Amino acid sequence: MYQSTLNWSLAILDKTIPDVIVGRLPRYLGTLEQMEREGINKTSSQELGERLNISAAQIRKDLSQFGEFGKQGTGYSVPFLVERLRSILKVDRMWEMVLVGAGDLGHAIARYQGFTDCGFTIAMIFDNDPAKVGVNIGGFRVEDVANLVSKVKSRTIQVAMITVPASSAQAVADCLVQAGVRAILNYAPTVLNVPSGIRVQYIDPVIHLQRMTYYLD
Amino acid sequence: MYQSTLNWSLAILDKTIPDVIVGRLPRYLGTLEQMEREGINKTSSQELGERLNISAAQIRKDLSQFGEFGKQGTGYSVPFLVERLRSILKVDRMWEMVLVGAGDLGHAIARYQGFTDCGFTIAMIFDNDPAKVGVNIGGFRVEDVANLVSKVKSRTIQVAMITVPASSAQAVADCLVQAGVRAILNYAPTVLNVPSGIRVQYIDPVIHLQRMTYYLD
DNA sequence: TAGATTGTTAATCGATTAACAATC
DNA sequence: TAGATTGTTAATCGATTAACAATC
Repeated sequence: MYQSTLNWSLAILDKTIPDVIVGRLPRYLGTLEQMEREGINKTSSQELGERLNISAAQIRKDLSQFGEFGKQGTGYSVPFLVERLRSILKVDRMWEMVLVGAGDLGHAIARYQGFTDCGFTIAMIFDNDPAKVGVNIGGFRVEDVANLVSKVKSRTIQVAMITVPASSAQAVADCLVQAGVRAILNYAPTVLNVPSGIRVQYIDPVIHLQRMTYYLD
Repeated sequence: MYQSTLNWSLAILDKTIPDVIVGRLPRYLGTLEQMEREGINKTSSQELGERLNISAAQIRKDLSQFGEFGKQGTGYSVPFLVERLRSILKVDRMWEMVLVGAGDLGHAIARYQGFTDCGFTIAMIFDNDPAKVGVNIGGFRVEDVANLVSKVKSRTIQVAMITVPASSAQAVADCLVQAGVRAILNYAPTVLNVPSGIRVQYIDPVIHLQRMTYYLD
């Protein structure tokens, strides 16, 4: 009896946020960080919405899912909202990432400086090409993918990026899951099958381009 | 009177397809092309849905916006559906693209082999760094961004990719619009302001990563 | 205080799913 | 024919917008 009451109240408190809202939070955070760099200390749902092409009502509704972050009449404190969003998105810490695939794209990502300030850092790079294993990229020695499972497991890394050809992406994903990875950013143009509970996001320029040519003539 | 009747019937025939549907079409096409490579000639909304993690009803509904492509009892012809989707998405032709930004990411994209079979080809590469102008990347001589507007205009290129730092992305976008570009794939982590009628798609790994860490702990 | 802007409710809008007659 | 699967309609579900009392 007590148990079920407890569960019920927890269920209320711990309400599930729709994925479409979660998907907008990183965009809010990015724009607010930009405002911070510009020295802006206060903002409103209106102003934020204009920067993002999102309605003010939607921004207020989204943010209100997580607490009352604003003040009537004055709006939101930019640094406070940045701090809250970082905490909500769990990027108030540093996530170590594995990068699998040391081709051109893997190189570019390994050398990209934009991850650190956003809560991410590359910890290991793997490839299956003997010619690449041992090579230094962005300060890391490329490791043999054959050792991926044990090495990733031993460092309890939860986030991975896949930049291998489509034909080997599923096999790589299987290894990553086996190694305990729970979030995968897949640059290979193929759908990955993963157990439920493992998050996958896709980056495929062709998908974006084809979505635009529909409107051209 | 006749005019308004004509406009009305055109409006009916030329119904606007929701953007969320257009966004799924490239994914359908990619999976069907994969099936074609696997030698599969016939498929069903059910089978396609399983590959994409999309409901069969949704796939049938989406496709039916554009015509009756299937047969009761037997499903869809894979090559026929591929042909139809290529035509709908206008990738039954080749789109020339401008690439602006010859850094690591620009290099990787310029050397990527995956565009050609999907209806795209890089035609020109620009950068503002004197050290990069003149260099050969993927068979192209990097051009000075100062000449972008005239050169792009003269070749009537409509599609562009931006791989410059966030701080110069808006200025580049302005030039591209001035040069007649109508679709921009922006890899810089910043929102672009463009006139209505110009399409923009964004690729930002940090957005995707932060959207996943929300679910981790 | 007067003006501005929040958080929230109710209304609207749009997208997804279920179901099934049509038919291959 | 019997089984399978479409295209489409109606029902459901969910997301966005409008509006406003509360209040800084």
